[in-house]
Amino acid sequence: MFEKFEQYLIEKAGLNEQEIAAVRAVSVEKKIRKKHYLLQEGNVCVNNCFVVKGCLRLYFVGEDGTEHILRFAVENWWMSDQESLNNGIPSKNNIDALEDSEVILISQADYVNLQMTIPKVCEMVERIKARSLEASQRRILSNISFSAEEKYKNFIKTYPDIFYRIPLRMIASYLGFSRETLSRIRSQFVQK
Amino acid sequence: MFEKFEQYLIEKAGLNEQEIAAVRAVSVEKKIRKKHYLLQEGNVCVNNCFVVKGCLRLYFVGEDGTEHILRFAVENWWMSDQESLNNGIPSKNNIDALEDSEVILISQADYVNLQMTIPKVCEMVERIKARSLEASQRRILSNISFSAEEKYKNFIKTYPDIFYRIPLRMIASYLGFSRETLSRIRSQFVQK
DNA sequence: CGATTCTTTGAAAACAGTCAATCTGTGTGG
DNA sequence: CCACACAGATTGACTGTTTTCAAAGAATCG
Repeated sequence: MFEKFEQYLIEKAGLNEQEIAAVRAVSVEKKIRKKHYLLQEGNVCVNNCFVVKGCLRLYFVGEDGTEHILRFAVENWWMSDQESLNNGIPSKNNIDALEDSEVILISQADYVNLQMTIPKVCEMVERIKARSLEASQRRILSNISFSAEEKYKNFIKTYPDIFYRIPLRMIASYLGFSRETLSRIRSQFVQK
Repeated sequence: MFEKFEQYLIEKAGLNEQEIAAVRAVSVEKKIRKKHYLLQEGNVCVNNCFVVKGCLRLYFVGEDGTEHILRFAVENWWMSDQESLNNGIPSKNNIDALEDSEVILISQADYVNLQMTIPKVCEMVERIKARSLEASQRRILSNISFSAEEKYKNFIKTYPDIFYRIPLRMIASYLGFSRETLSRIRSQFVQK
């Protein structure tokens, strides 16, 4: 399972064998079955999680029980609840698996340590964070300025790979409207 | 004008005199009159901008001419278009002043250099970025899960200081609905 | 004071949410 | 292999919310 992560580290950070060994030393492999949790509301998120295989979602459950999906993560994406991880506070969100998945876990302490001891890891993490912030910015723009139909089209264009493997009701949740609305948008679509 | 920034650097990063001198050496003071631009669509954002006094907004102009406000920045906030700044590409957004403002500009090159030469600056920037990402996450959750009224209440609670100095139509734009809707939400409010 | 900008209001139309029923595909156990 | 349950998707009727457009009312500034 680690090989895919190793690939990633070579490609994205340009690590040498020694450095990869250092990462491996603090990596924990884990399998998560579909519908099982990686993180549950109320617990502190202590791990950085790299998705080797499968698909995870980060979501918030409202008072009325409605799920609001904040992020998806598929192969070669990182997933965690940043707020909980950074501040060591209980998470308000859940992470679970939408497919049988394989992940690499690195505790926050080890993760920070890797950044301090391996400059290339530090740079990689910087790039990831920067892109993550840019993506958030784009999503906010989509949220406040697009119509439901535009949001949907934009999602397909932005994440074609994620789109086809996730139930539509979850895409609706991610975009911020009901599954029925999404269904009606799609049916208009077909007629054109 | 630099004194306020100096204060900030002492408080937030714990810099000593020597380090502050290094920051000062690359800082440019600038005044921006109300309604004037700091950045215009199509130009590359090359500066990190610290707001000493006043209020700025970052916004996108849609094809139909509608303004969509991505962020505000008041005293002691940083403002830039991250996507343009990080990647050296033309910005899709505008930054202008909502009040007569005073800012400190530090070019991206100098900014990165300060981070590399002064560890305390690096740490401070890390903290800012982390909090920025968390704030984005919370805003996305608000966007996809709150009603218009809840979004408005939440804005007032989160940014009471910003709220009272910005036209309501801009708050509506920031929250993603029309000024008329905001007006009606407010009038319901008064009756309770 | 007049001009400008901002806010409010009203009425109609467009849009989205809710609830309940139906349809579809998948997989399981008899 | 069939019957059944299950999860997901769709549809219709109804309700509630938001937008749009136009007009009028405040507030602010020179």
